[in-house]
Amino acid sequence: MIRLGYPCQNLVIPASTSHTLRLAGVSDKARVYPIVEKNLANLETILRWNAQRGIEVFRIGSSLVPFASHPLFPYDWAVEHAPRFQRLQALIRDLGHRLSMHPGQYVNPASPNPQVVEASLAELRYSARVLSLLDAKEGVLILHLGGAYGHKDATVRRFVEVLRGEQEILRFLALENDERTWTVEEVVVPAGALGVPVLVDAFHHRLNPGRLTLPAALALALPTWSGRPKIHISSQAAAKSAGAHADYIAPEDWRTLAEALNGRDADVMVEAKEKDRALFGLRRLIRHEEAQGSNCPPRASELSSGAFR
DNA sequence: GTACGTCAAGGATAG
DNA sequence: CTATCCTTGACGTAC
Repeated sequence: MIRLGYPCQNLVIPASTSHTLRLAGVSDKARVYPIVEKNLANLETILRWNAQRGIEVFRIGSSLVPFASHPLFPYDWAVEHAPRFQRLQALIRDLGHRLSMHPGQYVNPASPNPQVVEASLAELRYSARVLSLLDAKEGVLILHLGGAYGHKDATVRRFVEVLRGEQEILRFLALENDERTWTVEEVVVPAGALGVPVLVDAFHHRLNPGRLTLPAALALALPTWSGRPKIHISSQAAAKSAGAHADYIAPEDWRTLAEALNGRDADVMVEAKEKDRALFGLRRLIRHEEAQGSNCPPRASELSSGAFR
């Protein structure tokens, strides 16, 4: 079965989990606290909305607790928002949702700059802490390898060295290929050393395949997941630089991935600018092709159980 | 009330 | 060396 998810924002209902503030104001708890409460309340709203529509996979935006990893953050957010997190934890358990977080390009554990390493670890610990507090089953903390610093072997060694022993991070961590520096084949190395799974981004792979076809990349990556594998899909925005995300998923990109998956289970994150609306678009496409009987027909067992949803 | 300039952070690359 | 791109909304000041 394929489950679809979407990242960070719901564009249909007015519930944002990304309210933030300027760094200049962060030491004022009276300002920060209500923003975090609002984000957490909106997360609950979004998850309930998702559940009503059969969406069980969602990525939480990094500014759920804005500046949580910054030294100036004024209080122990994990303790002081514990009631909210407990509510969410119960809800997520009841709904059976799978949640993820995906820190941005500033997180570079292999950086030669110790301050960047420390800030990166702080951000990763924060993200893992959120997933822990939500008791996220099969939660995933997705990370790119980051900069190559001109010497990939040494960079991979530093990356592994820095993260080895970070138990809470490693509990959720998955490593993702990117569109210009690290291929799936290269990501497999540190992932194996750390004992974490490899997340294939099909769009990044198309732009930066290295020596592997998509089926070969999946053959390497899917077995690294003990449960359901996660995969990212997106399409090229027309008339923009290579790698820019399109509003929706192009049918051809879905077909390529579906063919490569060849009936295997996966949770597919729809990385499109139109977020949840793009998810519904892809869902319609899948149902349409399912009804038509494509060149990659679903198995009979999947059809009977409402496989694609 | 709206418009729009600006915002923590890194790295790669084009110019 | 500098600007720009990834992506990115949302804040907050100026009007």
